[in-house]
Amino acid sequence: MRARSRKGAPGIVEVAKRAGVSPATVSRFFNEPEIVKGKTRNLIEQAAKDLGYYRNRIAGTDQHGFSGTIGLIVPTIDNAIFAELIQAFSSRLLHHDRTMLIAAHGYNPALEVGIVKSLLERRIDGVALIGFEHEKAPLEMLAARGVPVLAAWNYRKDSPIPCIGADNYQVGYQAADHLQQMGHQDVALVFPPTQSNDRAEDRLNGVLDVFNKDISTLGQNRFIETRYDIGEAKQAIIKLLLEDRPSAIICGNDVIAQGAVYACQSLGINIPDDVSIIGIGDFRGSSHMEPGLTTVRMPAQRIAEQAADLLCGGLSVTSVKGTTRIKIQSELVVRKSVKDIN
Amino acid sequence: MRARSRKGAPGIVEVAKRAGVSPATVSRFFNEPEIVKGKTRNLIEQAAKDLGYYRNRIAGTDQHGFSGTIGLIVPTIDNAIFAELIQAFSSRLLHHDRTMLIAAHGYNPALEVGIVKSLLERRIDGVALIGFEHEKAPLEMLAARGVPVLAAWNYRKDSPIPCIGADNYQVGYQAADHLQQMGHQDVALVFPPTQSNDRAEDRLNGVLDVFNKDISTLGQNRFIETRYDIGEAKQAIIKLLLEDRPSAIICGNDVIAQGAVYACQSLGINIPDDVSIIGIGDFRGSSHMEPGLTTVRMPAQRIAEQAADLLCGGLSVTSVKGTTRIKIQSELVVRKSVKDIN
DNA sequence: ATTAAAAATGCAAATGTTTTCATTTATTTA
DNA sequence: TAAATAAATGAAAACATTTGCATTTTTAAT
Repeated sequence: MRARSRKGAPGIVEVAKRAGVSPATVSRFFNEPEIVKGKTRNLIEQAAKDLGYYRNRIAGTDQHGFSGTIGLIVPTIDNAIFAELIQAFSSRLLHHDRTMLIAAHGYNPALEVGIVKSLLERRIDGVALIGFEHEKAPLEMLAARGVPVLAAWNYRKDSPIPCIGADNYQVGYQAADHLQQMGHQDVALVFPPTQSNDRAEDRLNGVLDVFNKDISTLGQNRFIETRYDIGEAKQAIIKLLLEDRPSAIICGNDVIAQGAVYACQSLGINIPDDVSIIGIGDFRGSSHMEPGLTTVRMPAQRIAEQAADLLCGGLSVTSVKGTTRIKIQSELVVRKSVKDIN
Repeated sequence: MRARSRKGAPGIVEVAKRAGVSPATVSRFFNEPEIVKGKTRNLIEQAAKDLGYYRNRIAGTDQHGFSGTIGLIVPTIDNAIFAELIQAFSSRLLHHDRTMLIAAHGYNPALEVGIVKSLLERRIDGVALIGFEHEKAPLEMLAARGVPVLAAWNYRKDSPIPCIGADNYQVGYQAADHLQQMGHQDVALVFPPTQSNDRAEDRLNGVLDVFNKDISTLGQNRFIETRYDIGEAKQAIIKLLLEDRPSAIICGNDVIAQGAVYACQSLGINIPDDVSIIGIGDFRGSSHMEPGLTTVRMPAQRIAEQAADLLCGGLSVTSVKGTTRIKIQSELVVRKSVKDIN
């Protein structure tokens, strides 16, 4: 049995005793200060300070049903993709006086149910997850408990659950459209597997629509699948470049684009003179690369902050109709990695 | 007042009733299954499943004093530096059936006290933080509550609190030593401010000792301060390269090194022929850069996992003597960014 | 100054567990 | 097979809060 060290810590009743008021009043002081009289307020404040009292936010949770904790489930933390989102979400939550419980499933949907269970056991007040493709089980568990769920990062007008994010179809469209404007016809697509990645899927569709192509009509070397991993992308793109160099490469996100840039550098191929590259995301660092990466900016911070606000503001429980859906505008940022060949 | 949606969720007593046993037994079933008889075990398991019961892990927290939650406080999430650590820590915690409460203070120590308070209010069982330099207040708050604290990432044999990490002095030494072995005498140091960054401070000292230099004897262009930011580092290093190019650059960590690489590329300076670069950290991506970055590997994953194990295993309460201190070995990984000029 | 209304506070019940101690049931030993 | 021991379970108290309702105090209205 473990040491039970923080026993004997002063509680609300000790504070009450010292302040000469009832515990109920102390409780009210911390939850709705404006409802207790100025004078008693001071008394309690002083007593709390004297005793070194910290609120116990998890004690009465059962009673009122809120723990002040919000969950965030992401595919991965260890990757530039969601870093900005996580950071912003966490710090915004702090403003709302909530804390964040975070977990990553490493693109393995099967892990998600375990994570959700663990969060539910901690009585989270709400949870944000990435995208729409999830196993049925965790979603049902959440729904059964009436825990508000919010899909962050992607937007679809007919999303099955409330969502906030960029319209990834449009994001893909923007990127491809730019390439087309610049006169590129022979472009290679490098994307991650889209089975359980709706963001990538939507982007891909946007891209395909610009070029009016179907995935099956794309040649072997014009559609390449690789995970969001710099090394893997680099290898795949080296191979592409060696076999059949396109005029431009459009990457599923900026980490793939980074791999593409490294691939070119390792082969001595000049960007953008020999080949143009466009990314998606505008991650930290993309602007400083050489050459500066042309990409479509996903406003991670805005998404994260609004997501936090929504979840803290007691997002209404999901119902098929009347679901909250917020679209955040993405933005093409042109730097130096795409050449105008008109 | 918010909807109190998850009211009426089945509790331990409903499960008990349905299984025809007492609540106490159900409680035992979940906490020490081996102590309840096989037959009743099945009964309870079935009842729980039927009712869709989830444990309520925060209910009795006050009573036994453990919440099953561990805190992690990092300077920043949105940066390659700690991404691997966070990920590994979180997933290891999951194995221990704990969850992680994480917060970032953005290198602003003043924020740390607010964060610690918030964690304390949630009755965390322990907390990991980065490095040794912290304000007195949060450390005292933690100590007063008897919450185990662990400094991860850096190791010092005389650390004020329990620690686990690489010996950053040695890390710096390794990097500089390699440069020296390769015949570099004229090297520039590019480091972040070391005031409240013990990791950087220790590395810097290791480097200085190799070259037997004092910081004051280093010329204006042989010691440069820049934050851990690719863009800022890139700018600073471009300036350096233009004014007075050294034979090699040793960077405070890999993000600075990345900035250095980009700086060279933007100037058309060849690595390693014109200038050698060595980083510290071996972050995700460092191996795939062009040229592959020579660096000193910090085993983030090992550190994180052991940290999690320690904290879950009920790290003994801090006492000045007999404090746990674990050193994780770093490792020089030589790739292509340093030239042998012997 | 009285009365009426509003604001502030207290009392006690309720929350969902865990835990101690007592009791019952099962197992081992002689 | 009886007694002794060990294992499994139950009853009820405890935990630190919040909250509905009742009561007291303050303020406003006449």
